[in-house]
Amino acid sequence: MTDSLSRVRRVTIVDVARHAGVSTTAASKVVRNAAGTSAQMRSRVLAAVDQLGYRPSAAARALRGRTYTLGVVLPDIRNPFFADILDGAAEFLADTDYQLLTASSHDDEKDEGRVTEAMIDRSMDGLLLVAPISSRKRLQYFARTVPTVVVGWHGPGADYDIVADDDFAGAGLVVAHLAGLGHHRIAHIEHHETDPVRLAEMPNARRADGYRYAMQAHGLAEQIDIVSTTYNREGGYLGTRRLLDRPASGRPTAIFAGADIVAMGVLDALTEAGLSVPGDISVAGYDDITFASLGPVSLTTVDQAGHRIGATATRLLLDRITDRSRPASQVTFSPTLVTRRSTAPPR
Amino acid sequence: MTDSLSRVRRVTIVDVARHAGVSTTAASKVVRNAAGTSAQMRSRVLAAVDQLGYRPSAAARALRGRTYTLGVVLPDIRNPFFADILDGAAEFLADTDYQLLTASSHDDEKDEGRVTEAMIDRSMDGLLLVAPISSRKRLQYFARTVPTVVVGWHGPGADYDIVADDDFAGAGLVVAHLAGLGHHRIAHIEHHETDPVRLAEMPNARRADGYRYAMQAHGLAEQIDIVSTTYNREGGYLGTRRLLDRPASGRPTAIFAGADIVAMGVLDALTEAGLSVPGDISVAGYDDITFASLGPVSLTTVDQAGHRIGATATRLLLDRITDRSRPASQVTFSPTLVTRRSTAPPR
DNA sequence: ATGAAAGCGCTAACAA
DNA sequence: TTGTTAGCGCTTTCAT
Repeated sequence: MTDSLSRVRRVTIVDVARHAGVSTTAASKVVRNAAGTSAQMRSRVLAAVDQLGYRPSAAARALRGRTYTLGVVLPDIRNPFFADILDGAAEFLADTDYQLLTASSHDDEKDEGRVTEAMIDRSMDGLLLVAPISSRKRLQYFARTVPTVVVGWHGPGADYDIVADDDFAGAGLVVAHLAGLGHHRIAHIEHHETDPVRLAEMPNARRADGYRYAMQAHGLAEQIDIVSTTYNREGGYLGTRRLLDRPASGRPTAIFAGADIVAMGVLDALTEAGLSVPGDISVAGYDDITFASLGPVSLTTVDQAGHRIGATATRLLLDRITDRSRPASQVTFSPTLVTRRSTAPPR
Repeated sequence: MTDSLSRVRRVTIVDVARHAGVSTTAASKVVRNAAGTSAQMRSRVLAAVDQLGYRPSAAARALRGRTYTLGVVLPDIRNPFFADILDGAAEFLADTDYQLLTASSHDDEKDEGRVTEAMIDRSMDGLLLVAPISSRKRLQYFARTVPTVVVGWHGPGADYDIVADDDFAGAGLVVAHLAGLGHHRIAHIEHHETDPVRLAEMPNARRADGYRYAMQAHGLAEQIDIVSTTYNREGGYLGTRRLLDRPASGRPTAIFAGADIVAMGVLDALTEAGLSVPGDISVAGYDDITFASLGPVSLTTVDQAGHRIGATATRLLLDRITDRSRPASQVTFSPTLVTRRSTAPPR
């Protein structure tokens, strides 16, 4: 009796071998495109695979070889910049047997560790860690356990490749643009971070440094004005509230948020205060997330080329899976400025 | 010699058993919280687990039991509504051993099939299919292969549970709101779909039906005005262009987009045309994605309670994993209207 | 309550 | 080129 709920036993490589009249080894070789198979055997096995609808069990493979699965750990599914990275990675893998599986750390260091461990437990062939907040030591450990590429992070790394954007230069582009428009009082909203080691590793710190350097280069050293909050929408809102609470003469004429998601909070606060952009105040962000281009937003920002970052990181990861002892490389992309309507000369 | 790249052999349950001086069977039982273990044995095994840093291999488990992994297939990482669903699911699983792994189908039926198969190959204990576009037959097949819950889809299903929003009612809320403000010419932008079976299953079709019904109920049958495009930002843009190309007398005073992501495109087109919202035209969406609340956007929309949907779907999935023959249930949530500044009485 | 042994599906080492 | 065999780490009978 075979009712609608009866489980169908999965077709295994033994079934394929029997159906094709060859050994399981032979079938395995053909399936994996390994060397040492005759054309005749190939065609017979492939026919059996097709007829029986055979699909290899990743779990069984994991116990012996690879799983053809790459794990991506993201801090936050909601930040559309990360979606660009994922797209680039997925596109690069389109014609391979590899499958991308993603998990979110919800911007939490503990969760990030948990999730990464979970991926290792699940025999991922490689890991893509996007903007991680784990300590360098922890990253080292991950990288020694499984091939790893770190994306959007600036620490040195011997065991993993790094792909990142030149955040220092990107911040400079924004300051140059605003200064060129005639702004002097340009405030910067950055992520508050006290740990000195981490400070040098996170992209936000690089952006803040780039801002400082560029302000000096433009003769605006006196005007350097940094508000430290958190790198999310609420942080942008609160930071802006703080700026607006000052007497009018101390308010900036332009705000450079360290990330578009932060700029969203800036816009929330400005809208609430009844201020117009760019009429009353100019706003710039960083990342060029999808919503930056939205008609009513039209945010001037920095394009990090997330797509290219994702594709490059994936290429490096596959290389590293092939040859684990390959020396680690660090790829840095140059960002470009995207000028939109949220910035204009000051009143 | 142990250089920095030497692979450390993973601790196995055999190591744990030996270290604790018990059988592997016993160790396994303790690790799994299975019945039939003395308190003394428990403590010894758990101590060994702790000291050795043992973590079970999901791959090895998969060959015998479960993997404690749930797969989520989403059409599009970029739609923040899906992030709400993920959050709800992740929160529900927070104190369990289960891990959520996500993959995107990029709004493509072929990819959706590929990705879902890939998850089955990887021995997921259960599948959460969000707003799938695969045929019902295909979904049935998936559900018979692995415990499955379908989210945001309206077809009947014998083998899988369904959790969805009452899209028909939600659309009614929007029409009632706009009609209450005094609008008569209310246009609706929907997803173009010709397949009659699929038409009844997709949420967008329910919303279009709800729109039609509500327009009639408000005595506006003559004003029913539907533009068919695609359910993404570009679709919203193109649909709005079509509406704006009409002579002024034929233009709507309000546009109800079938999804917030579509409303984004509507706003793009209106901004480009130099029209103000809600001054010249009111706009409403559906989903209440994060960016709908953004200051410069402030979109009136329908809250689908993605968080609750995700949590409920996950609960049902765990139930189904425990008891596969449990009859399928269908849960429908009532949406609520979120009124913001993008809607106002017509001129 | 505890343990011995078989076996999940696959691949790699080895033999023919 | 092809096949035989062992074993990856775990859970599950089935004895004891």
